[in-house]
Amino acid sequence: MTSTTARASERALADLRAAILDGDLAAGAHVGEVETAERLGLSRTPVREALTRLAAEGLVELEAHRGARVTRFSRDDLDGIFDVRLALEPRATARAATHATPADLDALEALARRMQELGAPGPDQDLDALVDLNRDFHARLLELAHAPALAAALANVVHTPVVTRTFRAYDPASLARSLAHHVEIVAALRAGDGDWAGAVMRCHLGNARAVMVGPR
Amino acid sequence: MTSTTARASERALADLRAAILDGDLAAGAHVGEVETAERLGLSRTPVREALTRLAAEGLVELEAHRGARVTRFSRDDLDGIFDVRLALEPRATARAATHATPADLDALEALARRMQELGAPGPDQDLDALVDLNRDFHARLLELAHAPALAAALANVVHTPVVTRTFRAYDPASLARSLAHHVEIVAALRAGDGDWAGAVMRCHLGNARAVMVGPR
DNA sequence: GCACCCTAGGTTGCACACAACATCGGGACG
DNA sequence: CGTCCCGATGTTGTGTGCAACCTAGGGTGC
Repeated sequence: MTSTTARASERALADLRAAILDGDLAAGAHVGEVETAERLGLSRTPVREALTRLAAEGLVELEAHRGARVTRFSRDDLDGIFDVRLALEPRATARAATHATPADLDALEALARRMQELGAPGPDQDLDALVDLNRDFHARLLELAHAPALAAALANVVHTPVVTRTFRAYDPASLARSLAHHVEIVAALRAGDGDWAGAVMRCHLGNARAVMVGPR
Repeated sequence: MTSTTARASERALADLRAAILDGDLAAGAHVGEVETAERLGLSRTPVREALTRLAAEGLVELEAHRGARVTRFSRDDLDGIFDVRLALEPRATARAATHATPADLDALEALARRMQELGAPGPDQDLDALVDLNRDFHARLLELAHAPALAAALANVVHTPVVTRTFRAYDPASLARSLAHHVEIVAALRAGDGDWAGAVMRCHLGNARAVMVGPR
């Protein structure tokens, strides 16, 4: 009993999403239904359903009778995504100050500190591991905001791992700043200061935008 | 040739969305696949696809083996939705100031004035007609922002007609304010003043929130 | 009288088959 | 030599059948 979710469409969805987010499916790549179905040992039906949902998320684009392609993000798209993040994530972060329990904060701090370790220059540096931890950090923060509509708005636009697919683009100074921001956010939350926490998040995103999309 | 989109799933999607938004399908109502398929003269397959997409939009909720239900919005949900709108729509409105052409503004102004006519107390008052016009006004404004990511974030959360399903909830003073806001937004855009336009949008949403969800 | 089980009905989930459409190649014509 | 037409091929779109699952109702044992 390998606790399979049993639902075939869920598996197809998870698999395709992971493949896109991990970069196994390059941007612009064609995603065939039969090909995917055979790879997963399913029929086309659940694969179709998964593709439909991914299209709604914006990860793939569907063209009639021409199939699905992994969405290609232009520089302007990235910039627009950061606009949305800047409008919503600081607000969510501020709200988290009201709802986070000490246990939540401990978990966040553990994540933030672990990321600092992994990001520190040296033999133990592991920039690839940062991607998942970063995703986790932001996801937890968003959850702590207790604002489902806000989370939904973000989720459907900002596919963090597509945006932050790698930390290799960061120069050492920017990377250090970014990881320090995480720690500072936790500190602000511990102080119960939503404004502070939100401000740090704005810095965090500004820093990231500069790295990812370049000067404005 | 009645320019039917030919695509069955598109028809199912459009029909179901309209049914939900117009209130023909009440919140919480069960949407059966066979029932819908028979009503539209289609098979279950395109209906399934339509339901999947509606679920991604948040208009219906899918439970495994239990089918689809029209999403029910709680007071807190509504409040959260207004939070998102307040974070994004003023920004979009401000951006519209940069991109709108005189022709765009003329079209917007025509809409705004028509809404004032239809909303004015008297025998010609038609509150129901306002719903579609209002949807159109906000949609055009959003389009003028030239910010696809922002529009996507909003679209997937704020189903205007679900939120603003009716203008009957407005008291006369609030209604007059709301309709005046539309006109003022156009004026601000004509002046090329994005900050002003954004501020009016904030007022507009604040007014709407007070009416729709009550005092904070 | 109450709790539990078990069967029957109806719904969704998936697989498969066929039809419609888009693309790409060769061949004929100008 | 270039252009247009047309068929071959592979893809997606839709219809249908069956299996899995959830839910409700009656019956049985306590």
